[in-house]
Amino acid sequence: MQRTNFGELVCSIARTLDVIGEPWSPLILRDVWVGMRRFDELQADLKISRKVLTERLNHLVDHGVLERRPYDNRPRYEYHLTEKGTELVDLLMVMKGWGDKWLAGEAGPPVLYRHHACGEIADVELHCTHCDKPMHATDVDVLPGPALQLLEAATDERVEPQPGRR
Amino acid sequence: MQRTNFGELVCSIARTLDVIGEPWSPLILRDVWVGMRRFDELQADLKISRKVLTERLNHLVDHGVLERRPYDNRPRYEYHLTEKGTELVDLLMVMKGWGDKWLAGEAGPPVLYRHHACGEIADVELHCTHCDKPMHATDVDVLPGPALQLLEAATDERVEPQPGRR
DNA sequence: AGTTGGAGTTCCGTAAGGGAACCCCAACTG
DNA sequence: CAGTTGGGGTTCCCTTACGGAACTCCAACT
Repeated sequence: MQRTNFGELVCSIARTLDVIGEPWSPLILRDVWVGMRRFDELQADLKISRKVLTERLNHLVDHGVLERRPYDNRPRYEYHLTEKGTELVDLLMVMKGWGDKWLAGEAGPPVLYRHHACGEIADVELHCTHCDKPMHATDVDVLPGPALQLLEAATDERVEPQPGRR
Repeated sequence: MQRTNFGELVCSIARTLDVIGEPWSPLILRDVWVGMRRFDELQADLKISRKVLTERLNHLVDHGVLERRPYDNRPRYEYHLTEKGTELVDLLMVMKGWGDKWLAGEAGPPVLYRHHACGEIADVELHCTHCDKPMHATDVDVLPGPALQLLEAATDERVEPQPGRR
């Protein structure tokens, strides 16, 4: 087996990593989010190898996170976030918060978010979609969901036929 | 320059990636979070190369995300999340939500979260730390923060000495 | 006709991941 | 007390992927 394919694991984290887990992908997303849309612009900002930038952009376009839009009648393209990609930015915002808290040091945060709804500088916090209260790692039980239950049922069937095993 | 070091960029996203951006790291974190603590257990679950697992565990320990605890009087260790690591799990929870929504397909989510506070199956959503309303990619302006302002001031000083440039 | 500029491609050298075998050492086992 | 077991790594080799720099393509200026 060559380099592992996270996309095939039955795990939403692994599948998400399959889309943006490769080196540079989150930073490309960040740049596109804040308005850098063109190949050379991205390349100059990130100082990424052009080869890898090409690969990453294609990958992100293939997965529906970015969309390629012509911006001229000659073959020139801009990259824009799709809805799927825009929702991925949630992830970046959480990374930003964690990095600010644990890694920024004396100098403080490199960037700030101003929330349109209240006009204040703020960060994101995770809340429960059901009761709206904060919801973090230690506030939940992790239970098998439908996809895992299906898998387990399939496994049981294959195990059933040989009883007498204890 | 060899492989790029994200940690040196003035960007909390890049710095966070420096800690958990390498392949496998988020999945290792996930496993430790749900209670897998030992080398062989992680290796068997992830089918990761032992070499890389060693490297990743050391990296995560070095960065204070995991802590290595002896669990026997012979040299045996378990890996536990630190507070810093526990807060990183926020990221995994957001990934899980995105993966569930955009990649899970027919079979539905592999796992579910039950929120202790309300007892219900739920997911996370991002809210503003200031006004508590939802806060996503399109709800904010991104502004330069203290660390970037420092950088800009330093750059200006270096540019000032040659006026006449317009 | 010649240059420019955006958007890639190609090529090469090095570094990182995969796999499997090997090692160390404290505790059991007979 | 020699031999086995098992957790937790190391070592080695091979292949793939990244970094960097040069090259290509092609539509528009000049």
